[in-house]
Amino acid sequence: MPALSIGQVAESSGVKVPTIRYYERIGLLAAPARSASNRREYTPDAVQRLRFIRHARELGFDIEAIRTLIEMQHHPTQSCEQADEIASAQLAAVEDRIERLTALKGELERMLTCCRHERVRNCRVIETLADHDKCLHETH
Amino acid sequence: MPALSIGQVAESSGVKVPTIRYYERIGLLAAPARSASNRREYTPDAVQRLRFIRHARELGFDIEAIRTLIEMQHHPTQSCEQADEIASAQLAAVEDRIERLTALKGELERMLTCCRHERVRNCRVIETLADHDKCLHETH
DNA sequence: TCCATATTCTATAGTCACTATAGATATAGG
DNA sequence: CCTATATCTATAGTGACTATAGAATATGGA
Repeated sequence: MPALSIGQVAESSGVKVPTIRYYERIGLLAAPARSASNRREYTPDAVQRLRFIRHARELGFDIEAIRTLIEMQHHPTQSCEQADEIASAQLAAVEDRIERLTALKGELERMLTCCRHERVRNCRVIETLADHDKCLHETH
Repeated sequence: MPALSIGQVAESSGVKVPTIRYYERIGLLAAPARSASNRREYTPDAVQRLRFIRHARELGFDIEAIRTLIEMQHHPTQSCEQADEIASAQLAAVEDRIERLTALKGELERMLTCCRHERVRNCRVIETLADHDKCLHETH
């Protein structure tokens, strides 16, 4: 069973080579064995680990949260309450961002429909930015 | 008419003191006059400028876009086509982010409703992260 | 007037999660 | 054997700030 090179692991996990080295440096991914010429030699479970990390990153979890989730994976009989909390916090953060972005979207749309594409002097985009009171933007 | 201190400008613009100095350093805000003891002495228009920047930042415009918008403000007779383009690009980016965040929200919700708050061994949150195929997540 | 507190100044480093670069070495394919 | 590719390390850069350290100045009360 031949060991996997960092390039192969990158290929099958979808995580870029420099990012894999970065994860190793910050202790998110265990350092693998090395070949005689000092190259990293991975076992297939590194691919699983990296997929886990990648998926969590795509979902917007930060590195510290992922570190905790990985730590939990190593203790399968513990309560998963903490994983639940992390995911719930993430969901709340995502909902908050959606709400704020939706408000921004509205404001940008109003800006754009009011600008009659003339001169900067009369440009609603510039005007709205210059005077917050002119817009209906209501975030907190 | 007394000049405004950086603290007063920060107070009335809503931009923090270190951030104002940062904007000056990167050339987004003109360096004001200095007092005999080397303190910044602002005129009231600095407050307007900073409000413009703050509002644009709240709308998610990046510094380079803001730089262009400010540059345009200095040429009021030019066409505002570029401002329009910048705002349109921003709108598109915001719409894209909303779409992706909405997908993530769905996935997080599914994760959470499936987890029966038991042991890590059976935790859907951990499971879903470990195996992308188990989720219906469809971004790009 | 003195003193304590608050404000300001500069320069530098830290944040997050990478990404890019430079320069050296090693391997694989033709 | 030669060349192109892959790997290695260390370091610096990204964006938009934020934090820190250490010095100088200003403000307000006893």
